[in-house]
Amino acid sequence: MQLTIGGAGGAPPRRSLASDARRGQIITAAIEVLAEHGYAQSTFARIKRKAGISSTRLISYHFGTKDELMDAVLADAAGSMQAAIAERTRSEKTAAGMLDARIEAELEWIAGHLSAVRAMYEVCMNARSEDGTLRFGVEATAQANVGQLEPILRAGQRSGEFRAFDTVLMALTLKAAVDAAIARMTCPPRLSLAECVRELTTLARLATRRGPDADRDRR
Amino acid sequence: MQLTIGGAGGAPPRRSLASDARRGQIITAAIEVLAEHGYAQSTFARIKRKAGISSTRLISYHFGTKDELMDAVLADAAGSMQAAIAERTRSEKTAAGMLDARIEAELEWIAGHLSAVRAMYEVCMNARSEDGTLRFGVEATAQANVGQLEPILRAGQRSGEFRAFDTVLMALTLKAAVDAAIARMTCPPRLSLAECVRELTTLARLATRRGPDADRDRR
Amino acid sequence: MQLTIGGAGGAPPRRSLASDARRGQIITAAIEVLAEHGYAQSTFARIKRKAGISSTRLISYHFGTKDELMDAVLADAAGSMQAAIAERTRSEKTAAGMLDARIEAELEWIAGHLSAVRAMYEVCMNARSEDGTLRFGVEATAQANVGQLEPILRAGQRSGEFRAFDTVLMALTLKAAVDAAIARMTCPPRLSLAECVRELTTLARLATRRGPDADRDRR
Amino acid sequence: MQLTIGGAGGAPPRRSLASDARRGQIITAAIEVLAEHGYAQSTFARIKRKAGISSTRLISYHFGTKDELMDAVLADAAGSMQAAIAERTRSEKTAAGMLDARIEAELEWIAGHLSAVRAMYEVCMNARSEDGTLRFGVEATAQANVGQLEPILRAGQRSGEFRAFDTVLMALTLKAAVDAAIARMTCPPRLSLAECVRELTTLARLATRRGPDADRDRR
DNA sequence: CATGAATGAGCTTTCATTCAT
DNA sequence: CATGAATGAAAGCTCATTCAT
Repeated sequence: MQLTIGGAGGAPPRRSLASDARRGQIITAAIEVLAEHGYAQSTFARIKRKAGISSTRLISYHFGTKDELMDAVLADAAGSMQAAIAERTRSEKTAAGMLDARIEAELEWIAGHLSAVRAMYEVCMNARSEDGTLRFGVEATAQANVGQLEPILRAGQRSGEFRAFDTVLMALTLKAAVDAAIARMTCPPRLSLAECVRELTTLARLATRRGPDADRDRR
Repeated sequence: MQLTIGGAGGAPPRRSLASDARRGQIITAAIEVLAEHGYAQSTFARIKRKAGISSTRLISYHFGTKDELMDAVLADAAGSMQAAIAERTRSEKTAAGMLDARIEAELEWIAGHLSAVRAMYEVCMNARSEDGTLRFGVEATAQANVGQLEPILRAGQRSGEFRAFDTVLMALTLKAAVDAAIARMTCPPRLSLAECVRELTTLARLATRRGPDADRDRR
Repeated sequence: MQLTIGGAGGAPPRRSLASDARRGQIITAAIEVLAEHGYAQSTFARIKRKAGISSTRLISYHFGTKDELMDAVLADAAGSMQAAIAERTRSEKTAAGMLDARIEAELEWIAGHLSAVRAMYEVCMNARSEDGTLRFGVEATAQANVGQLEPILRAGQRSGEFRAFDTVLMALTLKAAVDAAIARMTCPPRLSLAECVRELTTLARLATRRGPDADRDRR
Repeated sequence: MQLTIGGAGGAPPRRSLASDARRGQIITAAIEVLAEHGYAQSTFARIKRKAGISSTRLISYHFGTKDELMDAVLADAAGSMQAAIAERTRSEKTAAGMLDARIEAELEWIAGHLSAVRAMYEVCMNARSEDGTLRFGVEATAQANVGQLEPILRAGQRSGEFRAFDTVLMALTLKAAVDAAIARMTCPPRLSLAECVRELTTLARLATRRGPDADRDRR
């Protein structure tokens, strides 16, 4: 789900403070509505109500079109998540350490931003261009995820920390596992964040580390 | 994604042959439209066009409401997948064997029914009841998946084949891993079905089997 | 303004009687609204009111889009006018006779269908495709007009009835003169239809006939 | 199309230089947009873009309402045309001479200001007051045209230069003929300006002059 | 002289659905 | 089994305009 959107940045798009505040207010409302009602039902009318503003016109005034609003939602959420993860993984030196830190940081962020996660999800799975193709489709999302995780896995293989495996598939799998943990933390009987972190880091360790078992297994 | 819908069956709802043919034709068209255009854009008009019929009235005639059509689509696809998996895992006796067989069978079915997979996905993630709640939401889906996989995992733990882990989370993770493999098989550079099967069964083995590594790790 | 639309026809687009009646009712209302309020203000809401129907939805049901409605209006009016003119000019043998008959027939039709004339006008001058170009622009309209009148003029030149002149420009001019006569018949102090016919046929005769004056003039 | 608007002038409405420059810039842009996209699509947004200014607010600031902007466009274009014609016809003494000079001058101005012609056209045919009536409708336009041309025609009849005809209809016809020549000069195969002038002055001469043909014709 | 923020009204279009045969 | 006609609701979007500085 991670997108590189909003990552770097040239000149910040000069906007006034008041405008930014309004935009933030609307984005927040949009995220909640997306999480609650899904993409198709995330109408301007509903977002207006949730944001406590008087007219849907205010939304289109600040964002132009619905697509642009959704882009802004996505950029906002993805940027926030990326920042959190980057901050946590910066100090790690080994591939194994970075992998563990990523899993932990991402799980934590997810646990603390369930609505945003759901919203990003809705946008990615539903926003389409005129020609009908997904604007942030599986390919783009897969590439974004792989682009972040796979270099770490490859480095680990090079350094001898990790066994031989398909790095792309492993990246996809680990990302999917983290996402799946959401359900484990939210649907009763719930597992705590800490427990999920321990389970998943253990799983990642077993799946990636070089060891007698793995070696024998893969010949 | 597996749903118990359409699994068992009481008395078959007496329908004529011609009617069944029409229903099948429409369901097939609906699946393709869902896969191509997503839930929100899967309108009666589009399905009509894809099915090559003359009026949307024919759809509502055979299925009543749109929800019922989507239910039928889901039941059809889920039933087909369940049947394929059940047939393959029947002969396995050990938990490890069943797990491997499941992974292989599911990957194979998925690879051969990409549109149906996508369609099920769209329906589950988007179909909502009047009150706005997902009709086949994460909870239901999670339960369905867990309901099939978790007993096997628990049995493996009881029999000593598997190490100690949270069976629910592991079930979710393995299911997610299989789903993630779709991208690996479809987005270039592609991995073959056989390679994916090998990678994932290896991964599952490492993640689940009792071993010196795992033991030390978990105390 | 004459358009070849609706002229000939292959298989008539099979439509029910009730549907045709409704379409006619709506087209009539649309013509009146166009004549009264102009293209931009010819909204579905206004047409609905004029037609005495309950919902704008009925319009889009029968015509699909607004463009298609306007096309239908144009085809209807243009077809009617063409038929009237054709019926009148059929019996004429000489170019001069055909020209006079045309002018008289067109003036008569115009005088009896002022709203339709105005409506055709509005559609031709305002209906645009997505790219912004006029759907029935000056070129198309000019060609349509020229296409009907110019062959007659050329024939008259060949037969020696008419003097030498640019047939295209003459066709445009005569058409424009007829259109301009509308104002003469409707804005006080009004001229009667018969007087207009006499004035214009005289004018056309003077402008086209070979004569000592013209000959000397053009050397 | 000629309008008396902007013709005379009392005290010039004291405006600053900068303001006048801005107004001119906006009027020019509006003319181009009108010519390209038509009245209905001549929105403030489009004019803003064409003028290269930053906000539509600037337009309403300088012109108040859209109607006033359109009035200004019309006055500007019509004034320019009138000036050109007046300057050319001033030296003529006979009715016939004035008529020929008018035709030539108007054709020349038109050929050199196609966008402005189109823009005037759009405004006249589309600008409406609140009650729905055309602000510069056929009546007004007809009167304006007639008001300029008809006195000349009448003078010619009085002086014996011209035959007997309805002066109002003749004025309308000659104006319409000049307008129709636009298409002849712009739509291929094109006629040159000089050729159009010759054709139309010849036509006007034949149509208006007293002569054996005409006399016999009208008894 | 110029700009930013906000707004209400109105538009066409699309949707699933129901009432008739 | 199938079809035609009709419909209410709601959506996103664009428009000119006004209230503030």
